[in-house]
Amino acid sequence: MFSLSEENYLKSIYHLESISGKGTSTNAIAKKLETKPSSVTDMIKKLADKQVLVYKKYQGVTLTNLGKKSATAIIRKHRLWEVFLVNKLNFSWDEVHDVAEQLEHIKSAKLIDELDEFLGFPKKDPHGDPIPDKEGNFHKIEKILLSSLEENQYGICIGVNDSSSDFLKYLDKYQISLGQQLKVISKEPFDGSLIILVNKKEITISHKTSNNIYIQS
Amino acid sequence: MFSLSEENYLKSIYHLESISGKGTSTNAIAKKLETKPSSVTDMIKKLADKQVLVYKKYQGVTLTNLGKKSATAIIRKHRLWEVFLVNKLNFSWDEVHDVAEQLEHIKSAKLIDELDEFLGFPKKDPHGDPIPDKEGNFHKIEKILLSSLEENQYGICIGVNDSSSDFLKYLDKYQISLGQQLKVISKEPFDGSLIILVNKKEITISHKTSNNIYIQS
DNA sequence: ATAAATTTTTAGCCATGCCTAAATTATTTT
DNA sequence: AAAATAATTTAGGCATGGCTAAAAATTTAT
Repeated sequence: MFSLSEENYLKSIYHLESISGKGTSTNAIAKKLETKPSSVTDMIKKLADKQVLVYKKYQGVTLTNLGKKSATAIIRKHRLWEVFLVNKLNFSWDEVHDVAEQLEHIKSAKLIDELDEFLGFPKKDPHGDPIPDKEGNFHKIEKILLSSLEENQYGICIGVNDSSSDFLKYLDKYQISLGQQLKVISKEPFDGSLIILVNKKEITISHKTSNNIYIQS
Repeated sequence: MFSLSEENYLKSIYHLESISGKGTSTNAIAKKLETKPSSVTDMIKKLADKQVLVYKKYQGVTLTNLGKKSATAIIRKHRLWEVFLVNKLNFSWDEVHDVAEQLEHIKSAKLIDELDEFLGFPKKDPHGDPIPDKEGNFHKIEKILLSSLEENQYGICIGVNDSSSDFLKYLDKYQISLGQQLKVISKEPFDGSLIILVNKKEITISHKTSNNIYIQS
C-alpha cells in the first residue's frame, strides 16, 4: 500500500518515463512535483526499498514492472473519475483535474471496478487519454500535433497535451473540443501560428496552442 | 480548511455530543477514535484555535456553531457517498463504510452538490440515517429500539445503531433490511432476547441485536 | 475531609514528508 | 585535463499527528 505522496511520485515518474522513454532524473521529478530535489532523493530511496523503482545514486531512477503497474492503476483511477465527473456530474473538462487528483487516491478495488462498469467501460477520458483496463492494459493513441499539419489539411481533435484549466477554457472559448473537426487555412512560417477553421469560423492560434492539441488526420 | 485528522475529530466529537447532549471528554474522544488521550489533548487545542470548539482544561470540549456546521458537512458527504455506492455501484450496506470514510474527505463543493442532485437529493443513507442538505439541515428521525417493543407488536426497520460490517452481514443473513416488517412473537424476560417474525420466518435475536435496530411502530 | 482512583495534561520522542545549506559527484567548457 | 557549472546527495531542521511515561487535576470512595 502506498501513501498519497508515494502515489504522486509514482504517477509523475511514470509520465516522465513515458515521455522520454528513458530513466528519470531527480531534477525532472522535482520540477514535475514542484518540490525540491533533496526531497525527491529522500522519497526515491523509500520507493526503491519498496521495489517500485531502481535507483542508483546520481543516476536517476527507472520504474520496475511493479512500479509501472502501480502507476497505471492510479492513472486508471484518475481517468475513470474524470469520466464520472464529466458524464454524470456535469463537470466541464477544465474542472475535473483537481478533484480527480484527490479521488485517484481512494483505496478500494471494488469501487473502481464497479465505477468502470457503471460508466460502461470507457476507453478514453475527457481529454482523449486512454483508460487502462483492470489488468493495466491500454492502447497508446498515436498522437499527431495540430502544429504538424500543413495548409489545407483537415484534422479531428482527439486530445490535448496541456490539461490545465486555463488552456481548456481557452479551447472552449473557440469551441475546440474532442471530436471537433479543424482545417488549417494557413500557416505563418515566421512564428508557426495557424489560421484554422472551426465550426465555420476562422481563428488564429499560436504555435504554443497548436503544439498542445492532438489530432487524427 | 481542515486536515483529514481534524475532520475525523470533528465528526467523532459531533457524534458523541449528539448522543450525550453534553460536552465531550478527552477520554471519550480517544476511545471513539482509537487513539490515546494525550493525542486528543494535542488535537483539541488545535481545534480550539480554529474556533470549532470550546476547550477548558480538564473540562472536555463543546462544539461551536462553526464546529457543528463543519461536522455536518462531513456527515453529509459521508452519507451521500454511501447512497452512491449502494444505489449506483452495487455495494451492499455492510460494504460502504470504509470507502465512504475515505470519500468524505474529498474537497469540492461542486462535487458533493452535483452528486446530491445526481442521486435525486436522497433524504436517508443506506442505514436509515438522515442526510443533511446543502445548508446542513436535516430531520432527526425518532428512534425507537426494537428492544422496546412488546409481544405481538409490529415494527418496520428504519435504521441501525451499529453500522459495523459484521452486524450488517448478520442482519442480511436473517433478511432484516431497511423497510422490513418485523413482529415480536415473544420476549424472554431473563435475557431480553426476542423471537421475531421476519418474512414469515421465526428467528431468535439477542437483546444486544434488538438494541441496535431502530424501528417505526 | 482525606485518601485512592481516575482522568487529563505535559514533556519528550518518533515517523513522514517536506525544507535549506553545504558537500559531493557528474557533466560541460575551455 | 583542469576548471567551471550543474546535478545530486547529505546533514540537520521543521510541522503534523501520533506515542509513552510521568505529573497534575479532578472525581470517587472511605
